[in-house]
Amino acid sequence: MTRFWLMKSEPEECSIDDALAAAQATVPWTGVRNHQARNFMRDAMKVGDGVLFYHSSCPEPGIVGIARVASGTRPDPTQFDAQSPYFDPKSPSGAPRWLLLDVQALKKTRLIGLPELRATPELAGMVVLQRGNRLSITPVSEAHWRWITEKLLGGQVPARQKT
DNA sequence: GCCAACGTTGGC
DNA sequence: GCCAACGTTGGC
Repeated sequence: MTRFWLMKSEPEECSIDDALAAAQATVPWTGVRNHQARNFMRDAMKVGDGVLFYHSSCPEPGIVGIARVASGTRPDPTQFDAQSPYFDPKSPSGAPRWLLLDVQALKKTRLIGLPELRATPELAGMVVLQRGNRLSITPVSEAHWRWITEKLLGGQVPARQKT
């Protein structure tokens, strides 16, 4: 069963353009340091799942593109890199605490900003819109996925690409 | 820069 | 195990 997700990225770190410019448009999703988000990656996200690519902590936060989950999880190397802002000295090298997976950008879309998301009755209940939400990865219902991809792409989700 | 929300830490 | 203090996220 295909599932759907929203993944936040700070565009100064990895924007939708950066992701599309990467080799095979695939980027390792480094820096998840929240157990719930990590558990989504580890336990629920599967290759091929749909991803709404979201820009956060920027002038115009919102959905900016469509992507897909492109790999299973593996240890996030930045947790062991003392030079990285994501360094976690408490993570034992023998039992890495933090994981990442690869995300493949499929298409840049027009921005659907937070105000538009909030103003859209069909999208009421999206986890990312909930008060106080800080999770960087949130599940998206099939109905919300359909509505958004229909709006952005006329329902033509880009075909799965080879990795 | 502010601050609400919320997760984590650490003393007890 | 409780909970106050503290740090981080992320919109504004």
